[in-house]
Amino acid sequence: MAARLKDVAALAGVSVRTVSNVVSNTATVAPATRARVMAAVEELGYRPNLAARNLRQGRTGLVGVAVPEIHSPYFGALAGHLIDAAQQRGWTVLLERTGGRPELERRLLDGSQGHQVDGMIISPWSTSPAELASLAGGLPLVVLGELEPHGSIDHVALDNVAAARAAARHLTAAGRRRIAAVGLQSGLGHGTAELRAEGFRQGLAEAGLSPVAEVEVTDLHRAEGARAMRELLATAGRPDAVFCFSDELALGALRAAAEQGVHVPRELSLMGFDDIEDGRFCTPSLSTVAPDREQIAERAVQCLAERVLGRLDTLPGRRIVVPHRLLVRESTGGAATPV
Amino acid sequence: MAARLKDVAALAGVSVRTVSNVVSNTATVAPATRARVMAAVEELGYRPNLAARNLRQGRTGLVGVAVPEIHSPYFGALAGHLIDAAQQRGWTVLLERTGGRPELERRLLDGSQGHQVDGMIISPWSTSPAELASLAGGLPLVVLGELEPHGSIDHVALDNVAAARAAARHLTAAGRRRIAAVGLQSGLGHGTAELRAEGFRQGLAEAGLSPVAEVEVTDLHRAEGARAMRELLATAGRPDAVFCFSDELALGALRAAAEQGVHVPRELSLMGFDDIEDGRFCTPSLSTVAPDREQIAERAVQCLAERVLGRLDTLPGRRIVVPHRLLVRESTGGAATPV
DNA sequence: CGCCCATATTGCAACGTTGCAATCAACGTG
DNA sequence: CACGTTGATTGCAACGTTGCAATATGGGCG
Repeated sequence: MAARLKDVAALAGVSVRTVSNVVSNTATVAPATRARVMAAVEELGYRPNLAARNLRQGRTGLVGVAVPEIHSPYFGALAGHLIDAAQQRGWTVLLERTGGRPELERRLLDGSQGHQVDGMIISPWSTSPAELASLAGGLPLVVLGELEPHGSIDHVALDNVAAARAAARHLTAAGRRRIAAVGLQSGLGHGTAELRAEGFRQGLAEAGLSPVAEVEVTDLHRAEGARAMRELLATAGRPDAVFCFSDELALGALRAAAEQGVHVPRELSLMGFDDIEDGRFCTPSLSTVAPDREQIAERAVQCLAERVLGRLDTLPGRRIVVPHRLLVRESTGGAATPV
Repeated sequence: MAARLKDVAALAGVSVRTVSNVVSNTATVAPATRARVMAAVEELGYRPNLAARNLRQGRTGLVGVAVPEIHSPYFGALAGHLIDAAQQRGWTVLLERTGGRPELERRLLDGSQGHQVDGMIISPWSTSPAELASLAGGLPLVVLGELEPHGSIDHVALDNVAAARAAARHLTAAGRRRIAAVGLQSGLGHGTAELRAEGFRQGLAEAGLSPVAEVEVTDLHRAEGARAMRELLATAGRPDAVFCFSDELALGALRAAAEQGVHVPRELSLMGFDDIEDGRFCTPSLSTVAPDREQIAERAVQCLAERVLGRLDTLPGRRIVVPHRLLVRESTGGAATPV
């Protein structure tokens, strides 16, 4: 059915090896020969058999990207950028969802789940860096969203503490005094929430304030944000500003506020985190912290490439900090941005 | 480095072939032998080399899923379901984005882009069914979102005409008379928009009405919806209801309406299409047509499985219609649904 | 006790590719 | 004119797995 090197060789009147040299550019081939081979390739519609090539070379050309979920706006956008960055380097991305479940994260890393990959980019939820390192074995690994490097694993992340501090500062600078946070997650090895909480508290402390409430959530989705906001609005000492650790939480909170007739931003200032597209188009538009997703993706793939190609097993894990921006929109009293 | 069948065989004191029989369940193996082999597998941490297996069997275990974009809420959610459905059948999904670009759709299908796959599920944007068939060659193919089967390609889609008709009926039944549509796309082989427009017109006609406007868009994103709505609100004969062909368009339209101080649903009734999560949490919540995404994914993978495993090259293309539901929410005067 | 059958295990070859090293032709140089 | 050198091409083997067919083992039956 499908043409093989052998078939092309027969048609072009050269050896199999020469055809291989032409299609993979591995040796000098006389122009005339190359032309003849190319013509045969064209005529037969030859495509290299990747299974065979991979078997021979020991590399698959696949890189795994494991995120908690792909249908969430944040991870969906990030995954898109990762795919772009990988494609530029000739890799194909195998997108995996962990759903935040520890056993899935583990199975992906130890290779018992899914296909063989040359390396992996993971945004862990419930697995600690130390555990990641041991599970991955020799597999080149880049971790997103954690700050403590461990072993020979590279980390790419924001400075979550500074970012949350900036958000808190923005709220205090606008004169808010009764400020709450939504998005803490207890009992999770996942450090992001704690880092944001830490930065949040620092930012308030600078203005001589402390949080009026810190609401824990079980996930970062809208429904949890709505629940948290209802909880906050039901308490006696209602907050005048709320910082949600994700835009999705904030959108849920916004909805709950609207249901209770609480005007945002007049009565309540609201901030998110992530800069997802919905936040630009909802009413009021959502102030947020915007990570440079494109750069996260680019740097992550770059790190992975260096490890896969350079065999840097011994190089200690690097920590790469990607910049973020504070976006002030209507939900904290900013101007309507043209959409 | 990695353990091979040979290593396991040596450790267990059996032949390579027997180990293969154990790990792939291909022949009867004595319980005692099986146990010994399993122990050796465990001890060495053996994992089958998929490249070798694929080379030998001629199948890759990969199935391609090509969607215009993965970071859009609709396709993101659909992709998630497709991954689930494929995983249940032991397949790994290779997610590809076409970005709606014809040349990318083509390259994916003719195999010159990306990895080798056993089959492909594609949600085409700019390539016609006939073209798809010829490009795919012998590659088993399932097409999402088109209704005209062609060649030996299966199609899985909604009844877009009926769905749009139901949406239009809902608006006329609520007493709206000046109804516009947003989301037509001229010059695109893509049939979905035309089908929805057709259903929309039918629904209005049943009430003796015709559209007051039909606004074309260049894509289905929020920004285009906002632009279209501004355009509609600027005209003399302002509509009292708007049907957007996607929820994203509707969310942009909602934003634009809010900016212009037009109250939804009092002054303007608004409907979307797709049932993305944002529509449940925005204010007002968005009435929409909800395709059964899970079933779309399940049926698509099922069709593909039958073709890949059964070699049904000759079976003519099937047309599978998946049900949809009309969800009435606040944007057309429905009650606030608890979130 | 010998034969046959079912069950369990094995050896060989092949899937399509590329690394390695050898071969071959042609050319410029001493 | 012989020689070394470069450039072009080639044959062989191997990557790790499984299909095929053959062989060993044990048990039931005549």
